Amino acid sequence: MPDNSSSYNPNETEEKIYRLWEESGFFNPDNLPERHQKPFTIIMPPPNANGSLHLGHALTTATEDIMIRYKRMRGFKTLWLPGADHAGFETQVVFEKKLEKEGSSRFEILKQEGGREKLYKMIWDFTQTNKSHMEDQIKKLGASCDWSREKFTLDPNIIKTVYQTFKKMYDDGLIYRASRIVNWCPKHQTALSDLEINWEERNDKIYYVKYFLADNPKEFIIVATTRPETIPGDFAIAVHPQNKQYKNFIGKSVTNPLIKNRGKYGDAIKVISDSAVDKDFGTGALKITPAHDSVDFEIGKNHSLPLDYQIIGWDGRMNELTGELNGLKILEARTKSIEILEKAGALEKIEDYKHQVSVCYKCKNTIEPLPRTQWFVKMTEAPKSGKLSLRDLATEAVKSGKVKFVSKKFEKIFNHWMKNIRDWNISRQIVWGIPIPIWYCAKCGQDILFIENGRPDRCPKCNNNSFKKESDVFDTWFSSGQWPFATLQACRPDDFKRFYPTSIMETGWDILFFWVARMIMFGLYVTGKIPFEHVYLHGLIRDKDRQKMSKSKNNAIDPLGVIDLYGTDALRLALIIGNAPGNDPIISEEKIRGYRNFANKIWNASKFVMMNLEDFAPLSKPTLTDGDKKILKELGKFIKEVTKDMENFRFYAAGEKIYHYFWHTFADKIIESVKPRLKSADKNERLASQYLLLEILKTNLKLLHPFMPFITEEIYQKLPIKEKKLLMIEEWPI
RNA sequence: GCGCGCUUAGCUCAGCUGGUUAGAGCGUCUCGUUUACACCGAGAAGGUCCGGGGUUCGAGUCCUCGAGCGCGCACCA
Repeated sequence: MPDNSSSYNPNETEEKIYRLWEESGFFNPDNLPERHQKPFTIIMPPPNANGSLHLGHALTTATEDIMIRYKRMRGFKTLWLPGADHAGFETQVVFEKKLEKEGSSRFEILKQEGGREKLYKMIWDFTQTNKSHMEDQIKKLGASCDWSREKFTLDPNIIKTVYQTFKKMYDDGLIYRASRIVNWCPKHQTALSDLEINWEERNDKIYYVKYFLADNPKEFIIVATTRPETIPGDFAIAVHPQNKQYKNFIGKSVTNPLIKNRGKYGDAIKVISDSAVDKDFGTGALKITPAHDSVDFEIGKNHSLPLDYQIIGWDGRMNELTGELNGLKILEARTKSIEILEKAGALEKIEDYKHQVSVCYKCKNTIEPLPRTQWFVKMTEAPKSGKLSLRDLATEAVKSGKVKFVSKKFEKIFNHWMKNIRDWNISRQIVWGIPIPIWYCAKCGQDILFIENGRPDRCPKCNNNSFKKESDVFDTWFSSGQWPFATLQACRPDDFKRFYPTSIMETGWDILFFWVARMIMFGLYVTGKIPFEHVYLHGLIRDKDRQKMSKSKNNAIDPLGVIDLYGTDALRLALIIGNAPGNDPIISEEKIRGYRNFANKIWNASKFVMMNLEDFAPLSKPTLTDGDKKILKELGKFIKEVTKDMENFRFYAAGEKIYHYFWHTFADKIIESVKPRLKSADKNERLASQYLLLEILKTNLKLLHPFMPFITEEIYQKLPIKEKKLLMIEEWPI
């Protein structure tokens, strides 16, 4: 070693080493030497281009880089394809927060002339800046990915693929447009998929409301409801067919206790019977407000009730159909409606009630179920061209073992979710995303799928030539679900053929349904092949108190901060060791510091070896003692164990074994035992011990390289070995 | 309601198909200025493997019941 400092300084070496790797060109599989033939591919989960990287990204990067570096050393043609995600809704939410801080809002900008385009451009610029920061951060983490193949989810050729898929599905009958009750977030003013809502337990009230018979106001039926403000939208009271108490009411009409004169819709609320009603819940009678509840919508459909009588606006306020409630926010309207009911003598009682309420997963505001015409994907019906539905394609692939989950528990969770899956709403009422390529005939309303530039010529139905473009964009997961084949098809001509199906999809378990499940469905549906052979799901990083790390909780460890303090290698090891796949790891600064100490140990032990190697120039292999042979034999055994762990995705175990061997066997025992021999007068004795030290050090650097790429490469480059390559492409020592 | 998982040393976790005195890191304690390293070395203490029952020659590991904790899915007003 050139310097005599007693501690390793990662900051000096990491940048230099990364440049060395990049310049070698070996991140690109096309440049790898002859021995690298069999492909090994990982498509990097593209980080959202709306912020900076957190420890979760560092974990993703470390895990995937370990796999890639290991396989590269084992002679595979390794492709690790990086990317960035425009992350539709998420990015728009982040950007809107930024606008709010600046005293503006999305709605402010959309009001302006050309506002939509202007907002899109602002978010575009925002993501491009973030994207380039993120690339630098991924490099700092040591990722040996092929930057020449990097993709962005809004690249034109990615969008092209997404449109082709949409067309295929449309023609295949998997895409339909329908009015349904959707999960509407009044703050963000967009519909959300079932996955984008959370359920929160709330302590609310349940109100028992009397509905009086129209022709006999002395008699009434009592309904328990948590949402009295929706009464103006009631069109029926449903009771179970076997309900005894209200049997005689069926077929009769009751009056709306909150509002009169609904115009053409009439004021009648009919008492109907429907088996969807739970006869043991509440009073056994359910008020039916078709436009504001999905159960009611279904019952309403079956009984031919008006489905579109919407009394709450997109902004979450009561509209003009609600009389005195008009203009009020939901909760205000609830209070007001109770006052009115009370005055009218229609309120029986109020009880405390604990229940689950759906909220927007981003802003936590209560989701408003509202009817809206949206584009959906059929999940459980087979396409015209095939036998299996998207759901069945995916579950079959998993069941048959074509797609393997590294952690079996996720396979169970996957199957359970698939069993209950419903059609997927892919329409989003936001600007940031890929536009849904549909035009509507201005005359007859026919929807026309058109994926070229420009617009359709003529309406195929009525021959009219003026159109209105669909303003909704795709759910971002509709495009990212196609990521493995979309990226490879958008690279070099042969890439798809060479690298698809990919080897492993490695990502956090929190996006198992959002992303992994969809990729399996899309992959099989579009290409006929699985998108990846293995699914490796890592856990979500927690702090010491088991809290999920987040900026808002102020408990997040900034990866760049700890890299500056302790080095990337130390961070990577801290993220990997003690972290079995699927468990949520707890990361503390102390842990990272511990592995910084290890890096220092490696540095000093290596320094010691090299200090004693200055006169090492054996003409032939020195004669080894029995003790030496035993040590080398054990080393061989150790290599086998580590390799087995690597093959079985037990990186936490492999890392720990190497740590332990290097420190407590090599440094503490072997080096110590060899010290006197290094000073021996017997030349062979000296050569033998030098040989031993160099062999073990070399081997350890190789085994450690996937985990701690920087320090191992730095030391390897200093070793007095002839024909030396980059450690990155050396052979794994087995 | 349906489903999944966890419970092993003070803390964070390993323990793969059941097999010798149950492991690691951090922390704690004692000793040590031996020139690779104090971001160190030598050594030590510390566990009824959540509880009951069962299968077995043998169980932390398999089965079963229970307790506690966590999580996912779900249109009970």
